[in-house]
Amino acid sequence: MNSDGRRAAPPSLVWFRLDLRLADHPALATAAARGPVVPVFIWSSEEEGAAAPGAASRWWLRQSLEALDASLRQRGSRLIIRRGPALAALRALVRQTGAKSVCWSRRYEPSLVARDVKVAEGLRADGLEAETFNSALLFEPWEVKTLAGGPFKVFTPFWKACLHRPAPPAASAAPARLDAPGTWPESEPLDSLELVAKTDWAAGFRPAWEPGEKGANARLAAFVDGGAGSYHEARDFMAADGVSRLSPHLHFGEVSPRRVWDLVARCAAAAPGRGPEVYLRQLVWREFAHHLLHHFPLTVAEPLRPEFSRFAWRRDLKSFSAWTRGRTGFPAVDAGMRELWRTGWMHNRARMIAASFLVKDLLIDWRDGAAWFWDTLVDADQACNTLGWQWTAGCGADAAPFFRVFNPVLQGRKFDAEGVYVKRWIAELAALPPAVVHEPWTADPAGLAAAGAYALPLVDHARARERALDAFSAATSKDR
DNA sequence: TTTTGAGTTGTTCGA
DNA sequence: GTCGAACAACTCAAA
Repeated sequence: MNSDGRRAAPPSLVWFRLDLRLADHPALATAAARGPVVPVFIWSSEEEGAAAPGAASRWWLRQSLEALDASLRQRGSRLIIRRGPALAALRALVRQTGAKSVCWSRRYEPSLVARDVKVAEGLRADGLEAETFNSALLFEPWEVKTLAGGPFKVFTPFWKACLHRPAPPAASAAPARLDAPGTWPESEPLDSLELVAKTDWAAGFRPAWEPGEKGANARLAAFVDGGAGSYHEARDFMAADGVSRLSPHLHFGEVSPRRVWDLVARCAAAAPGRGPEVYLRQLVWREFAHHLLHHFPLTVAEPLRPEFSRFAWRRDLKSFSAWTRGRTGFPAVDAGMRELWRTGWMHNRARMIAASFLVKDLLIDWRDGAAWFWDTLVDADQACNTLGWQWTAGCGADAAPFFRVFNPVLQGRKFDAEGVYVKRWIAELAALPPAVVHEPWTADPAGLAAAGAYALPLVDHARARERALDAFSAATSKDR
């Protein structure tokens, strides 16, 4: 109730989640059109289960919430922060503000879908309106269907089906201003959520990233102006600036996929070439990951292909630990893992090399790799992480042919010919010539001495490859 | 129902 | 050095 006694529209709560932006935000736009808005973020990692953010994601979240609050304040509003459980927090806010409706963007992680259904039911039982919107995807995961009406398990037909769907609505602008409620409810201080580790592990993140909507738009603009046209050629070279680096911004919803699609497609229309289209396919891979997660929610923890559930993964804590620290002795693997640790992100080519090494060369369970990525990637996303690791392990959709085992030396030579990338992240290799930088154990004595602090290879790749081929053919053969 | 062509990202070997 | 074929058999999606 407003203190001045005027008959004002009751406020609406807008529950912010992975949609930390103001532009192209249907839940916010809907609420803002009705009257006063109370934007709220609820920290509730206990009830989010496997979808609760890892350490790197929490660092990002901390920065992004701060940025969201700042841009809300520019529009006469602010971000209210509360602790979960979500339903209790929303009910308390409803009591304190007199809100009559709650709007939010849908999330798709299996552990959250069930929770969110209960939240909506609870609010409606209280006589409130609870409205949910799609702000994270181009298409809802259940909208894209095969002719038989089922889910896709292969990317290319999924891509074609997406292209034949009606285009999603164009991205909309941020509301120019937001009406404030009569009085603001209390907010927890952002610092009290303790999202950032006490030790400054993330020192290397700051120069690499600008979390928040402004940073997302800057990154998108830079990509559209610079890299999109040559994306198809440059994206595989790990030392180059050839990829968009939009993944964390997309994960946290700081920019909408529709806006990314619009701008890249416009760029394709203005200067036709393979680059933009190849990038748009990547954007649809993100959709495909959510499609699979929706239809096969158990794949978070179980292989999509059931024959893999009996696979005898090796338990090898020492090797796993060496992998996490970037000390496997294979520079193409270790550079990626060190880039991850320092910046919270890894080039996609390096992700494939590092993941293949863990799963194929070390025969360590893909779920252990996924858990490490979950904790250390700023773009950690349950749908994409699950798809990526199952793809690498060959147990998911679009399974890799059994013989596709990445050779870390060849991959290094091919996609980092001069060794610029490995030297950037592995100081011990600085003095080695390109000819041996991806296999330092073959360097001459002087080179070996220079690289002395670097690790020896954990495995002989040729032998490890044979071992992997045997193990995978044993697991997938029908007759047993 | 059956058939057919295809399936993100690789490696190796031999010509 | 470059190039094409071979590397299992299977599953998916559509005709």
